[in-house]
Amino acid sequence: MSTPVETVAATASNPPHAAHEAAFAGLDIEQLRKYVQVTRHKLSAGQYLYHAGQPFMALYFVNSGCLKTVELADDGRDQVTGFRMRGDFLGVESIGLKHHACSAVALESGEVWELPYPAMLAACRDMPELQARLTAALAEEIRNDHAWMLAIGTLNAEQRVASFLLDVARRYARMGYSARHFILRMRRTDMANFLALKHETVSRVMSRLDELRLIEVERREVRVLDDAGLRQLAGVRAC
Amino acid sequence: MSTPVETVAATASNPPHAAHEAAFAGLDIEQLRKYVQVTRHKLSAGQYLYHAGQPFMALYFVNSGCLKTVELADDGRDQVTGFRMRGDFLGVESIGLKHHACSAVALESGEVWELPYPAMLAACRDMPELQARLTAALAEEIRNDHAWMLAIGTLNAEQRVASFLLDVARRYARMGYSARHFILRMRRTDMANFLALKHETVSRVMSRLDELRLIEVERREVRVLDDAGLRQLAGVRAC
DNA sequence: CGCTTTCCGTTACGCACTGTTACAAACCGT
DNA sequence: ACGGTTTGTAACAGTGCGTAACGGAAAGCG
Repeated sequence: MSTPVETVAATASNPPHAAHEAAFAGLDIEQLRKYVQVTRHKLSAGQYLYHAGQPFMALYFVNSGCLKTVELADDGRDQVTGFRMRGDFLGVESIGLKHHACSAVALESGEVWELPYPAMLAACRDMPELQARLTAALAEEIRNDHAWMLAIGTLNAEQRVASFLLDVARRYARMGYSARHFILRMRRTDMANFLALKHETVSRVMSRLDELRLIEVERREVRVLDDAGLRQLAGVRAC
Repeated sequence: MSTPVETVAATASNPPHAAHEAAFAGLDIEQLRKYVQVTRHKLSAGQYLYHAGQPFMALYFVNSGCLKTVELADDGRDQVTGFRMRGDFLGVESIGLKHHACSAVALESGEVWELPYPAMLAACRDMPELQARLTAALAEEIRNDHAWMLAIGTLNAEQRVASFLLDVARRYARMGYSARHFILRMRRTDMANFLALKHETVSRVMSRLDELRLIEVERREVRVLDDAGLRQLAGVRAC
């Protein structure tokens, strides 16, 4: 598996797959438009797409940029539950609820497509493949969460960070970017929170992975030097 | 909020809600039978309902008993991702896959209903409320996982155990059992694994909660002495 | 544009909490 | 009654946390 064109994802404003806009995660976006009023939203870094507690009205589809979803407790504790990029759905976790269960925040400028949920439900009746795609997205989200539960429950700090970097690399590769050289879109604090660590620990570990010559780090810029070594450390056999 | 009939769930073979069998999680089970061939399966403690890697053929609905779902890595690491009881779905995490993503193991004797997935899909076309119920189950699973992440990521051992006990109590209450006095269905090891702790730590913490007179523990039997205190410790404002 | 302020990432150090190891007791099924 | 499993307790060790301090980048402001 080699990526045909490997460009460093340095700017969010220049996605390599802009020509794919007509393909909506394997669905015919034009057909979908007959049922669903799709609204585009430009987002800038730090901007909330939706807040926890706000009425749940629509799902969102990430066209470009990167967002984090944050679960928050009533006593102030918060937990980053995931990072969403081009091709990911947002808001599925709130299906069946009146109000959003978590918040979604843009980490950089980007664009999302708003898909009003009632219209989506209606469209599902006439487009069985949309129904299947939505259900699959939900199930995949569950599997993703379980994979991270496994990681957080069984791996130490180094292994968690290594796994995270490999996951980011894999996702960039899938989008056509380089899996060897990329820019992290989130702060150390967000990474740490997601991995159930402290940001100092993440910093320490990243520096250590650099010392070990598995990666090269300079702030948010990461270069993978020893992919196999990184996988071995992460406790992964294959990918 | 007081539960009308509070019985200690001492035996799995005598569920208090046996009369509810016709109500399928809010759906008409008789109508469902027109579309789906429902097969009953008796399970005994330790028995696998399905193994990770086995072909995914059906969803399951827990009628009685308690099961755990276990995610396992190819290198032997494993993670308990949840405990399912009466009224819960099993197998939803494998929707969209050819093979099961995790294993399901009975913790005690009980009964589950097998719902062949292809038939369920077909039934969804004619029963919108079934579709809604299934989607809601998926979304709820995601929210459950996120709640777990929040707990593991932000709480210490004592708070995690307290939260777990409160969650168990809440679920028993919903089923009509006592929330003040119950029998845990899982071993310390399973609890610990689920909470990303070691079983010795769980033991220590349970003993400490007993010392603090928040609960009374004797092996798997738990009596909640100070519900408010337990909630305060867990860092929960309300429930 | 240059200045200030704030935010972010890194590193050091001591320590608390949890993991580790070991062993004993209680429990369970046969 | 017996052997294996599960649970409880204790002593010790180590990972990751808390605090703090610093440098540099980014952002805000005049």
